[in-house]
Amino acid sequence: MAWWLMKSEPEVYGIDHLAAEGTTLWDGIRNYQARNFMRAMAPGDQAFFYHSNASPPGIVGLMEVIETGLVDPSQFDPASKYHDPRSSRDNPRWDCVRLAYRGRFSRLLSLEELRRTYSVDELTVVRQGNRLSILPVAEPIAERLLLQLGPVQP
DNA sequence: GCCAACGTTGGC
DNA sequence: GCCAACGTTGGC
Repeated sequence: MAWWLMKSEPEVYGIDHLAAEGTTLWDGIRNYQARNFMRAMAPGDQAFFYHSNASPPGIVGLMEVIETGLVDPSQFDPASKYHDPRSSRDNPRWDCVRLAYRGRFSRLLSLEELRRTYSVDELTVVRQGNRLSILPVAEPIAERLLLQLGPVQP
């Protein structure tokens, strides 16, 4: 089982949305490196939900990967901001995964605190200017994060 | 609003 | 293939 960190803006899609929906399609990823990380996911993997462009930004909850290798439907939708005219049904460029809500942590673990606790090598989200919205988290780091955060509340 | 990081595009 | 211009993300 692998661990990940996935960013979303709470104004656009935050932990409250996921808590209400139960599961969600993590679509709209238009960065090849992030896409490739999704391709490396397997059902059962766990992902930290990170609120980006928030005040303060940081980890707020936990998710589980429940389905992988799905074609991202938004690439075919001309009305979507994620529409990609270079994609066709025969040759889709982007895919996505389905995630399930695991719960919120009792506190927010802010980027500022992450920076005080982890080096850039341990957790790349702390690197200045990091724009990748999906990042792998090494197992020992995931365990330390869980110790800092405590149990999730459903 | 500014800026750093960095991916993408297009001219050559 | 190189590189400048441009666009996007996201922290502050």
